[in-house]
Amino acid sequence: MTNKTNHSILPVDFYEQPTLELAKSLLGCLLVKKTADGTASGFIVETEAYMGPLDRAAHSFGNRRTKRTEVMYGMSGLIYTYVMHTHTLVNVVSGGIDNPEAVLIRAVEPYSGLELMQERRGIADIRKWTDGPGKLTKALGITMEDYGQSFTAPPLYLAAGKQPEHISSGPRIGIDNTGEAKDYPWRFWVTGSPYISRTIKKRMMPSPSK
DNA sequence: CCCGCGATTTGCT
DNA sequence: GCAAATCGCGGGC
Repeated sequence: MTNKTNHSILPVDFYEQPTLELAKSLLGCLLVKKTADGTASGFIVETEAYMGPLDRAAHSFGNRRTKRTEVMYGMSGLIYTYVMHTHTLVNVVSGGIDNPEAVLIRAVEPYSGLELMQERRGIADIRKWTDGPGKLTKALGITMEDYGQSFTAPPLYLAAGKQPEHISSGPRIGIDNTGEAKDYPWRFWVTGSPYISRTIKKRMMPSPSK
């Protein structure tokens, strides 16, 4: 019953660092969601940075301002949820007021509320519960109702976790634009974690004879 | 294990 | 009407 570890909620100034730094700092932090069914949480093991108006892959590219992207123009530390096909994705607003940057949470390592997560996911393999941005929101119970709230207070909040031993970086996933930023290493993950969304793809493979 | 395809919500052209 | 910051399934190797 007692929770031995101190997982205190991260203060608002935690979010007031450059977005690329924040994307790395978020690794190891504990993402917690409280619902009527119970509480579930996991340590963040993979993130991606979206660098605002100049980033072709960002929803806020060119300062596009719509009902959906509005929260990105607000203060750092707000929750930006977004629906992709049948899945909800969750981001941490960054960059400060009127600087619409964000960090996508791509994968977490299940920590508490394991039974609840398994029930929500419906599969046995714990490695597949939260190893993708759409999967972790389902496992934790994150929905569009969290849009515009703050990560500094329940029901959805971030708390201090554990320090990753080593961080890796690489190109973002699922981005197929021709912008100059497409190859920038703006994806970050905990090196060696079995819970990241995709294993590192070898890119130096000799092309098959053709 | 790796690849390709369809599902389905949202907002913009 | 179309494309998208994805997922799960089925088939081939």
